[in-house]
Amino acid sequence: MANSTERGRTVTSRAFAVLGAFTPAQPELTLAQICRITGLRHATAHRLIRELVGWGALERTSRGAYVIGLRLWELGTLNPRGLPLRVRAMPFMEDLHAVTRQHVQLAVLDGGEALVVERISAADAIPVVSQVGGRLPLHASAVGKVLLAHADEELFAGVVRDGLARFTASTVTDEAGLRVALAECRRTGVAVVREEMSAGAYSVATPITDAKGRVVAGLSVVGPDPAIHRLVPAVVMAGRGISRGLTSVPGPAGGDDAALLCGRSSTREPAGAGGE
Amino acid sequence: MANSTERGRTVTSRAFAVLGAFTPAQPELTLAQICRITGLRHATAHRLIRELVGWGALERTSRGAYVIGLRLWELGTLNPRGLPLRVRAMPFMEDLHAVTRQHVQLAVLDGGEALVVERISAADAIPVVSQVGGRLPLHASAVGKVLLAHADEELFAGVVRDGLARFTASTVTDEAGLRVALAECRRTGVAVVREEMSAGAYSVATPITDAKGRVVAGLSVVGPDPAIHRLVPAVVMAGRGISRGLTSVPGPAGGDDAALLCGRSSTREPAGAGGE
DNA sequence: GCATGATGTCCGTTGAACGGACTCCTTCCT
DNA sequence: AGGAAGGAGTCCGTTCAACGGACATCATGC
Repeated sequence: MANSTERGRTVTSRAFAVLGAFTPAQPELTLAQICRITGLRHATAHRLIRELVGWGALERTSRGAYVIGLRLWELGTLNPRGLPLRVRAMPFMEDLHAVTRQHVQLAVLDGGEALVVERISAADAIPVVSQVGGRLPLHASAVGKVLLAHADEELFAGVVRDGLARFTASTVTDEAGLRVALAECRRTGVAVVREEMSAGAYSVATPITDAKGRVVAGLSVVGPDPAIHRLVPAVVMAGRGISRGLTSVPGPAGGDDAALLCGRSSTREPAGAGGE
Repeated sequence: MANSTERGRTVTSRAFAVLGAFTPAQPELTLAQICRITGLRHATAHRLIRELVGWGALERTSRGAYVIGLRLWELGTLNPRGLPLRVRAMPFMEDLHAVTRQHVQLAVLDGGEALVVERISAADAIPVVSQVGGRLPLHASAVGKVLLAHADEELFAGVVRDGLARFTASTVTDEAGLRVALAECRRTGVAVVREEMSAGAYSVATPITDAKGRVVAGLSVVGPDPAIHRLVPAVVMAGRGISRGLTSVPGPAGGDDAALLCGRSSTREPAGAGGE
């Protein structure tokens, strides 16, 4: 990805290349930076950007640089796996945070990674890499393991094919070891991860299911205490509470938005063989 | 239909017309619905949608309809007035919620309206119209009055020109009355609104300022008690706490500007000599 | 059965997008 | 101060990607 010499063929792909240039590490970009990242001519990028700004997908800062626009944020709140899930989960997450005083995270499966939808951080808790809107690897995080354990074999194969990156000495980087961990996760209902993402970080996660029993999200607690397993009951309690909230259908906007939570989780990988 | 402005001329405008068809009231649309709303030919809409789905801006539901994609939500979190502001405000909002047990809302100015960035709802509190990602009128809501009171005259003129819609018998619908209310808001530092949006709803709001003293957001409490003014001290306390948090931004290289919106401008080295 | 309407695909035409070239403007170096 | 370098913004002729009419397919309903 992020191939600067990539030739975008369609107009929309170019527009999205511009939007995709913005990352948590670089949330603010100048025209020249966007040109370098996307490989677009500056005349083309300039024209696209002007349209994006006009629509609200981008905003100009006082410096003359660009940031993602509020209109895009507003649209993003319409995703059923984002805000609606978050709203239902928040009370339980707050309870869990009050009890544990540790980081509490809610993540969903997206594109072969775990996307952090919500997070409550403890002021005195350990620093962790993830943040809301950020992504975690499926094989080395507790929420990731939970999501991967309940996904189809195709996703597992894709994760293995992409390589099990090593982050610490404890990271599980072999397929067999990962299979064991996922089986254990399915058996116990929780995933316990010890220093696989970063040293000194222990986490436990549990799945969130919708009305049909499908796993739609993962809930985790991350803290510095090696005895993290003591928090398993609290995490499971919170997870079951959230899941129960998803089975009932008391939506402020009516309709059965629980069904919306299904969302296809299949990988959008290019499928090297068949192809189109 | 009834949309004579359907003549999108550019490709991006058509793509955004598709995305803009999704609203909180209609977060899930079929191809045919999108065609009717946007006025696009179904062949055109179909091609655009396929690209949007491929990029993650849209997702297909199990029913074959479409919803806004998580990729768009992820991008939206990069907006400096969205997530970063929210993260800093949340602890104070939770405190305010704990003290008042009422709805607590955080909103920013966007396109002549107040956009609700975050909200904590009380389980037993009165129902209100707004929600996260939703919009409130500037002239009839407490957060709106706060934002409007500290905006330039041009915005005020625009709001008046668009018409001061009446929602209840108490709604201020004349320019003179609104000017008085805004002046009072500037003088006291808070806006108190009584049943102007909906009957039985009383609210008080206070401005949130950045490091340069500019008003960047509004914080409000909404409840059923006519004696809402008793909550003024608590709201002001929370607002000042949030504002203080925005001044202490660890800005790189002075951060004389744009510190209000962006946490960190980028990873460029300060005063870099020789370029990269 | 036929009618209706939605989704998905193909392909010839055309007009919108591309990008080279140009003009400011700011910044940095000598 | 003068000049070089690079970023931002604009113009316009060429061309290729987008448009949309037409067709195929699959549900649903009378």
